[in-house]
Amino acid sequence: MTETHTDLLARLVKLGYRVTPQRELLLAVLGETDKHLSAETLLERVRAVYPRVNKSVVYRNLELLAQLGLISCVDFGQGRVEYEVHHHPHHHHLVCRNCHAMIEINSDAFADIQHGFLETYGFAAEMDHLALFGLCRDCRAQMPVQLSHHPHTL
Amino acid sequence: MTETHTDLLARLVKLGYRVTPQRELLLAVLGETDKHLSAETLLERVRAVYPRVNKSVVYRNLELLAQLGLISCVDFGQGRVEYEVHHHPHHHHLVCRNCHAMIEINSDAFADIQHGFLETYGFAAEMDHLALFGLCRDCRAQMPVQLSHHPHTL
DNA sequence: GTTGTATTTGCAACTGGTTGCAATTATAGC
DNA sequence: GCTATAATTGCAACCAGTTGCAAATACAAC
Repeated sequence: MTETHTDLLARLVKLGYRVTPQRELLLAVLGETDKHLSAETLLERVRAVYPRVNKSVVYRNLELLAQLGLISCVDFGQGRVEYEVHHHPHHHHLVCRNCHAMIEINSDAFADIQHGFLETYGFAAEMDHLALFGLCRDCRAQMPVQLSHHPHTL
Repeated sequence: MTETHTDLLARLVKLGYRVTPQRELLLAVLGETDKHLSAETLLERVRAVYPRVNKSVVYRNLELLAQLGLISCVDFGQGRVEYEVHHHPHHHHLVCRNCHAMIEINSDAFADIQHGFLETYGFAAEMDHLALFGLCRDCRAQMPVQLSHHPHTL
């Protein structure tokens, strides 16, 4: 149930924002794929079509679109934030710290916990799109010793 | 069961790293408080004692110490990463998106999920120190309408 | 206490992202 | 189709954090 390009623009208008060529282009680029894209990649792709687009515009619009819920962003830690058109149902990612493999899991896993927080603390946790780090099966198997040794002496 | 300054230095040596004045100072500053501190604040405090310490040294050592598990870092999203001496037991944070209130929760809440991931996907999730965003009880109550309107027209 | 050397530091240049502000432009009203 | 104007863009300066490299230094061996 991904929204079409036109749908997204219509929502933008309905919320009182203007439809500029830059925003259209940005949403078009995001709509082209169902993968996560970094701000940098997005800037690159936008500029491939229309090179004069300023980087601050891309950054500002990504922030805006995310805030409005037109796109979602996942924080993969270590300064990597990626964006995508809001797909449903929500999903989370298990990211391998070692090989960067990504396992998508649906958000049901967290439903209980989320409910628990609401009951116990009155806290409504937004668990739209989490990235959890760790080690995948393969890397756990491969990893002979923990990296508790000096990298230089390894 | 927070480790003492000397303990931490000893662990550093045992792992094959050198004890430099810069590292000692950094760990001392971290040990002074049980709050989370940003890299920038840490740099400031370190420099308050010994102004010649270079920022890249602070950043590099924070990364190292975190990797070695001597300190822990929480990613509060939006580019805010904070560090603290590794306290036990592990805890997580529920961070209010609106008023930035922070509720500390212990990690037991996630034990089941963590176990589930291991069973289902063979994935060993590191859930040391998570920050989950959302709205706290008070802000949920206060918040009359969602911010779906244009900020300029509000 | 010296010496040797690999680690660590300081530096300076760089990167990704942000901000304030003036110029441009989408859109509403006529 | 004009006009007015508030939203949006482009720009240039800036900021936090990173990187490569040469100089300094912790520490091990003697």
